[in-house]
Amino acid sequence: MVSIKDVAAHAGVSPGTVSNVLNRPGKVAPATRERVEAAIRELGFVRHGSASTLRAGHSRTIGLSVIDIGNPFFTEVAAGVEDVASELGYAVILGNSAGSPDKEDRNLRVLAEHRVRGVLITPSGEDSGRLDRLREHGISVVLVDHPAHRPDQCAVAVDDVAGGRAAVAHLLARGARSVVCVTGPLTIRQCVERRDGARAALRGAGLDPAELRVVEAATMTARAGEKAAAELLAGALPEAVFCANDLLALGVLRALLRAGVRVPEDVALIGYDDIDFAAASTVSLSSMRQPTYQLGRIATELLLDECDNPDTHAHQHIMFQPELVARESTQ
Amino acid sequence: MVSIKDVAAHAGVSPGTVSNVLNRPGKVAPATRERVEAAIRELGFVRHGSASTLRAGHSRTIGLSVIDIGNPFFTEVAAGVEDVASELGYAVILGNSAGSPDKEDRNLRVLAEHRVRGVLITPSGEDSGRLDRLREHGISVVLVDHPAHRPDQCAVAVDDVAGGRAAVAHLLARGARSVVCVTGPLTIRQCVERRDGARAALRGAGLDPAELRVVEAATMTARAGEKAAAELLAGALPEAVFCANDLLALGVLRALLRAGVRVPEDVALIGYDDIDFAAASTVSLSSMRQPTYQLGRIATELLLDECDNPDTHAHQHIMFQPELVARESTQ
DNA sequence: CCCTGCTGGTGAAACGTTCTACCCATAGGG
DNA sequence: CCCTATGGGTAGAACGTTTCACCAGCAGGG
Repeated sequence: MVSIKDVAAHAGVSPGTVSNVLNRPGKVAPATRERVEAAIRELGFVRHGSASTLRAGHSRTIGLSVIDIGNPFFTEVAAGVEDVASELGYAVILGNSAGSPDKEDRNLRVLAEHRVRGVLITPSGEDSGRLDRLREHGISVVLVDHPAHRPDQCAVAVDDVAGGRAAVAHLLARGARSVVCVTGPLTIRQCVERRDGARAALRGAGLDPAELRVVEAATMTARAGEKAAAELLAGALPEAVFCANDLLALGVLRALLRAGVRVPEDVALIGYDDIDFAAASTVSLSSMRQPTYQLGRIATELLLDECDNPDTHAHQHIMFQPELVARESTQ
Repeated sequence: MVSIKDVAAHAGVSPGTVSNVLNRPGKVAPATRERVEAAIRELGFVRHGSASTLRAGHSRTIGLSVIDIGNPFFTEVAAGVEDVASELGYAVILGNSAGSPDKEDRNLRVLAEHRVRGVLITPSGEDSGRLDRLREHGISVVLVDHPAHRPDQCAVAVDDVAGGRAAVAHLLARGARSVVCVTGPLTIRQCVERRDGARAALRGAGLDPAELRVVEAATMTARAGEKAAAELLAGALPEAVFCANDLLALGVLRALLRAGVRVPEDVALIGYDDIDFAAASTVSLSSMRQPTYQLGRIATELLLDECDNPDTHAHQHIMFQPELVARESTQ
């Protein structure tokens, strides 16, 4: 394994100079720089990141912790994160919490051990304690798709209450009177707020929000959506269904169609996130669009700005508004 | 920032003992272990991964480099990887090459600098030189969804020629005589082999393989599929279309339906990968199913076995067979 | 009572960088 | 001609672990 010392010896300079060539090439005379660079190439030297992290006290790595990497919503967020990070020379360590606080904890511990520069996280619960602990260890945290826990922190979110309200308002405007909300675990903030938005829409239409039937699925996947639909099919069908995300909605859709229920004639259906596949499904799916890729990009830009310019950095709380996309499933 | 020394002082032992508590708890007397663990909790100590990597010479981290993290095929592979890795206490650094060899190179360099224990990669090209260079640096490499470059290397793959052959044989058995193959970049091995399989199927049916019209899309996404379909719609329509993956197929499907072409009555359509959304699309999509999650799991198990038991490890070349899933799009 | 072996523990030397203090020319200002 | 500044370089001390050699005590065998 070739180290900076070998390079130094080979180029006839001191290790310090090699380090300068690597980190501050301007500070070293062109001729010597040439020689060092040649030595690096000839010896196939590659810098030992851990050594440099150890000495420098910080690494060029950030962590990304999401709830479900199988959900296209999060992959698109991750794509935005990755693009910005790699533009600025940062590596990304990905953690998938799969909705389990335990797993999230383990992932955060790994990130802390790696002394990542910062962490982007869509928290799966409301416990901000461990995030505060990260900050105490000098690791910046930016919340993604989640409002800020505290003022001295950046966060990029989308207004989920407004989204839920708009979705259900759309169903009501279409004439539906009985609405079911198929949600994911109510430990997830997004689910709670979208449901609350749905209730607000009922209230807005002069209906009793308590009338909203809520079916809570164990996960936010298509399979869980199918199960939830089975529960609906067991009783009297509602006129409309609002799902907390598109995966659930696609599962509900599949189960309804298989049972001979027509969408939207018998039951109208709307999802949330507007993932690519929503437009391509059997009956194309109405949904609430979010600036997903931008969410990832902007969060990463904020995080890296906070890391690289700690003095000039101003914390920001950004809140996007979702947008209704009406398709066949609510025609 | 609290270090192992602070813990040692607080517990009244030497740093070496703390290290033993961390890494070989059996070697230290229960009473002292208790004391050290208490100190760790009280001080909120978290081990500095870089320091331990530096000293130990290797880290508990692996790299995963995929071609397109936006493709559900790769997310499912990643899920398999992540599950095994986290079971065994490894972290995963994710790299998305987005089909660009440059980006792949940059990602591999980052992984090399991090001194990852090993790398799982679905190579985007056929150049194995940089992978060999990784091995020279003591980083094990396991190929995912790609046959081995060399005997002293593990690889987990799926028989793409057989898959292409089965897919097109299915189209032919259904009565189609003119078949178009919509493929991704022919720099990607999977695309080449699936096309070759398609040709083999034509040969097998007594047709001229040169008759297979091949449309090469720039990327393997739904959008690229739509573009490719536009090209098809400009001329005489074939009786059947075979797409190199489901994203392309979903794009082709969308464009055909929008143009008023009936699927499968006018044109039969089959994709590849059998991602979840294939079954849920407008016209449910026939596809070739692969053991995607298993691909990730097994590759990771092989890699970590190679890392943790280098002496007993036996290199394996695993080749799965894909399975035809016939749905509406080829009824 | 000496020797041997075991258990539980210590001290200090690495690992490969980065960074600070320092050095030596040479150049220019007064 | 001295004094200071500057550019380009060096030496060596960190950074926080792990590991290896070593040691102290103690038990048991001869």
